[in-house]
Amino acid sequence: MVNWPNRLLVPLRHNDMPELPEVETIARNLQTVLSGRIILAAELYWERSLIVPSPSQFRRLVPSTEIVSLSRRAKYLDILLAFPHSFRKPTRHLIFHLGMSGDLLTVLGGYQVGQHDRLLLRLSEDAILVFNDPRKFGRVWLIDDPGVIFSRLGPEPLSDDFTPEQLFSAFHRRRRQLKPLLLDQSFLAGLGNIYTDEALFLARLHPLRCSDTLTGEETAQLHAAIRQVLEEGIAYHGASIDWVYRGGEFQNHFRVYGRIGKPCPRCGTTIERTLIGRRGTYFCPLCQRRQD
DNA sequence: CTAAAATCCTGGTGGC
DNA sequence: TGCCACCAGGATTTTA
Repeated sequence: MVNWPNRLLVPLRHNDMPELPEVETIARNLQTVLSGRIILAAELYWERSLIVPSPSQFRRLVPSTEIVSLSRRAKYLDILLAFPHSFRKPTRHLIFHLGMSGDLLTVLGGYQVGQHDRLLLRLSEDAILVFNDPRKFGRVWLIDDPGVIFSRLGPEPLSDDFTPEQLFSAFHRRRRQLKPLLLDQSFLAGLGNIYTDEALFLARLHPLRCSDTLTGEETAQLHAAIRQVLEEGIAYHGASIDWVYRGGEFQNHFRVYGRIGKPCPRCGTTIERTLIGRRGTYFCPLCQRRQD
């Protein structure tokens, strides 16, 4: 038997604003720790985190289920549960969206419930899964069919469905500014504020550029840039910013995000920040000149 | 169709 | 030092 450290099974904490790479990191870390464990009890400390079913149904349904596997779709964490004693429905999905400040951590042994803990699952072998979410934007579902949530989402950026041709066609079916469009989860699923700015910088495109003016060449570069920044993010185990300690390293490799007043890594021009929608947007005014 | 605004939240920040 | 208005930010909903 492994001699676990006293508290944390997964010592990593993750970042604010979990985007695709951060959720991917969480899914990979939790997979080995949680798979095969039985959920013994659910403790809900902020009922509005739970979208469906009702809190009482949730507390009744979850105990005795087994955690089969974890996966990620866009920014959602999908935990497959098996109901060993159910004849009608052998599996269900426990789905988390971490919102802006949500985090999942696992603890072994005694645990003092924290100020921002919203949901706590007691697991077999004295393990605990904690959903901590200071800003309460995170959401939890327990549902039979995850398609209810996932069917609204656009393509997965790292999947084969996402191609330069598909992106070009989608860009030209609409007439929208690039940044809000890339943040639209029904257009492309998984990008958030950080990775959108980083991808637009790599592709040398202005965030307000109108989508239907992109050439095939520009679209191909943006497609490659999106994949590159997401893959980098995953390789660095996500990004860690703000006041909470987290485990990722990608924040040390941002090219523009949060780098207002600092030199562009490509041309040395001072990075600027502007507001688009309600999002802080960082870009290089020289590399990313408007061209429409 | 697109877009802007409002909504939900709290910890951090800046002004005084 | 304390108080407080203000703000970020993902996704959804409402309004234009």
